[in-house]
Formats: sequence, structure tokens, C-alpha cells
Amino acid sequence: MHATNTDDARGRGARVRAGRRRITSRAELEQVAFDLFEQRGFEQTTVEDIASAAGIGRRTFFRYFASKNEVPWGDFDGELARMRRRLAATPPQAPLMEAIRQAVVDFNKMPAEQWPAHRRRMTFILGVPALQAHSTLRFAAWRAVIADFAGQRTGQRPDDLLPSTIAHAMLGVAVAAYEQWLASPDADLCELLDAGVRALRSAFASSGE
Amino acid sequence: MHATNTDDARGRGARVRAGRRRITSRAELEQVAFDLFEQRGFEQTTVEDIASAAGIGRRTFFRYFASKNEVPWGDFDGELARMRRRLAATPPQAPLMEAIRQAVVDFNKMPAEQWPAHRRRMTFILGVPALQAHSTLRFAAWRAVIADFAGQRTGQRPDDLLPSTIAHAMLGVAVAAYEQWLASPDADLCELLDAGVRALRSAFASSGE
DNA sequence: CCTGTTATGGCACCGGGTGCCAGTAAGAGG
DNA sequence: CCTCTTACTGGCACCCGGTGCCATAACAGG
Repeated sequence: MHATNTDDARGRGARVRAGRRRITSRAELEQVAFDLFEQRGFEQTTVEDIASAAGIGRRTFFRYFASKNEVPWGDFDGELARMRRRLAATPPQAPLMEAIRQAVVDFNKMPAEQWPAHRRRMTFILGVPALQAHSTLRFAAWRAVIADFAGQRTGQRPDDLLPSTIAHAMLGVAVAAYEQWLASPDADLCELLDAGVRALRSAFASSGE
Repeated sequence: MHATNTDDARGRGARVRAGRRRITSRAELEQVAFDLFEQRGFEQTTVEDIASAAGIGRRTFFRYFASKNEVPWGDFDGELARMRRRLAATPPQAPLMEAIRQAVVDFNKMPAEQWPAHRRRMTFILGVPALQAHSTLRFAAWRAVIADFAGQRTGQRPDDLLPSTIAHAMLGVAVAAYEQWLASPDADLCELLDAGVRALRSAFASSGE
């Protein structure tokens, strides 16, 4: 199971460059790490454990992941780029919060065979304290995507009160829906996301203008 | 500047107990630490630096704070208890989101002379990446206070979708308001909190339904 | 002064993370 | 085929946060 010079382990569609090939890949290390995390728990698994289980040196692990906390995040940046494109493609006449709701729900749609893997990933991210803490740093980029969109729509800067508040609040709604999803084995993620947004909206609606 | 056996450094109104007196206090260590954080930055300040600046051993530092990340949190648990009481005292006829908004705004009211200290504290918590990450773990308790209240009001369990979503979203709104406050030297925190909630409500209101 | 109690802080140790650097596996070009 | 360049590997030493252990110091009460 080695990465070759032609696949994306060498960089996005880049030409075959000179130099030694990478000995493994993020995906492969993720698999090894996840297995160990499930057996012994995240805290009980050392980077040394992961490295030697993957047949690499501890030092090399840190060339694939900036930290142990980064392991479960896959290609999150790529996903965010996808969400950004999805938002950019919304019809301009749609109300702001409607547009965001649909984009967030849409963004979390995926083929059914990916559900278990995604569930495992998110169980770690939202369940393990250290990872939960770290997620805040990653989610800042998620919020930035929403805030940028809300800023454009309202003609404000992304870090103004309204865009920033919408972004923070929507992240909260999304995380709440995810927690609900992880807690119930056969729930539908997208329905929960949708229900969450609608629930919050109606909670506000019945709070007297 | 020694704690005596009679003040709360020995425990909440407990009798004067036997045993050696504590050599310092959380508040005192916080001051020392804050000064160093501001001079060199949080990451550049080691626990050893704080300890020796305070004239105690490194080991002793960890008897006052479970971790370096805990330093800026003061008596957060006590504050949460206050917020819980504040919520419990809300008239039952007030709409749910209204009650929460008022409680959150109210909860953040404080005498003007405390503003600079509070600002400094929050600048660390929301500005330093490591502390920002750690805050998620602390804020879980904040969310629990809101979720418990929302659960009681709606007759649901606190970890059901609606209460949990409201709690997550309100935390988001509060953090956004805090960030705004920290960014502008002479803004009013409570007004920003209030404005944030109202902004989100009207964003939802103009999204059809 | 003795006893039980509580706080201190040194020591050794663990684990995440980093700078450094010598080695090693590749492609490119003579 | 040999060499040059490129880039990945991984060992080593080190830093720092955090913990278990334990001897010792300071206190209250008898």
C-alpha cells in the first residue's frame, strides 16, 4: 500500500518530481491511528504507537500531521472550499438565513457508504476533549466561510457584528445537530441540521418580535 | 500578601483548619501570570517563569491551577452558578428566547471599574489560540446552564435538539459579541450582546416564515 | 512537646512537539 | 552508469506542560 509519485500524495496533480517518494499517506496513517484510538482511546495512544504501527518514525509522523489533534480532520480545507463554492452558487434572491441553511444542509449530504466513516471521524472530533478543544481552531475557518458570505450579502465586513454573529450561531446549530446525530445511531444528519435551524428560527419567532 | 487561615483561600467559609497555610492564592498567581503574558506572550511564558516570578515551585503552581490554560478563568464556576440563579429567577411568562437574552445580558453587567480586568481576561481567552481552544471545554458548562433552562421551559431533556441548539447558538452569539467588544476599545459589552441577539432574531425573521 | 493535618517543592518521568542533520531513495542529465 | 539535485526519512537532543511520589515544613490542638 504505497503511494506512488503520480497520485496526489505528491501534491495536487503536480508533475512527477525528483526526490524520494513518500513512504505513506495521511489517509493510511489516519486508518492506523483510528484503529488504535478505538482500541485504547485517544489519550492512551501515543504518537509513538501510531508511528510504529504504521512502520514509520515518530519524527516522520509530524511531517504528515502538524499535531496528533490534526489526525481526524482529513481534507477539511478542501471541504470548506466546496462549501464556499456552494454558497457562491446560491441565487441572490434567496433570503440570507435560508441560503445559509440550505448550503449547510447540502454541504453535509454524502453517499450513504461514507456515513460510517464520517460518523467515526466526528465521534472523535466532538467526543474526545482534546479534539473538541482543538476543533475550535479548525471551525474558525468554517465560520469565516459563513461570515464572508453573510458579509457580502449584507454589505458589511465579515468581522462586523451581524456576519460574525450569524457565523458563530450557525456553527453552534451545526455542532448541536452533529451531537444529536452521533447520539442516535440511525438519525439522518441533514434532517437534523435542517430541523436545528428551523427550531432556532421558530424559537426566535415565538419570542415576540 | 499572605492568605490567612480565615479567608476563603482555605476554603469556602470553612473553619480554620489545621495544617500549613497556603503560600499564595489563585488571584495573586493570576496577576503575576497576566503580567508575564502581556510582556512575552502566553506561549513564550513558561509555567516555570510564572512560578519563579511568584516565588513558588513549579510543582506548586499546578496545585493552584490544573493547567496553564486555566489561569485566566478566575471563578468561572461561581459565575455560572450566578447565571443559573439569574435564569431561575425569570418570570415564567416571559418568552423563552427573551428570557435567555435578558439573562445573558444581565449576567455580563458589572461595575465599570471591573471592565479593564475583564477585558484583559477575555482578550487572553478569546485571543490566544491555545486558550481559545481550551475555552470550548469551559464553555460546555456555560451551554449546560442555558440548555438546562431551555429544557425545563420546553419540557424536553437538556440534550435534546432544541435546548442543545439554543445553547450552542446563544454561546455563539455571546462569543461574537465579546469579540466585537474586544476589538473596539469603547464599546459597551451589554449593548453588543443585546444587539447580537436582536440581529440574529431579525435575520431569521426576514428569512421567510 | 507531640500528633495529626495540610501545603510545599524537589525529583524523576511521560508525552507532544521541534530544530538539526546525516542518510537515503528517487529523477534528471551528462 | 555515474553524479547532481531534490525531497522524504528518522534518529537525537531538547523544550515544555503535566503527574506521581515523597520528604519536609508549617500549622492547630491537646
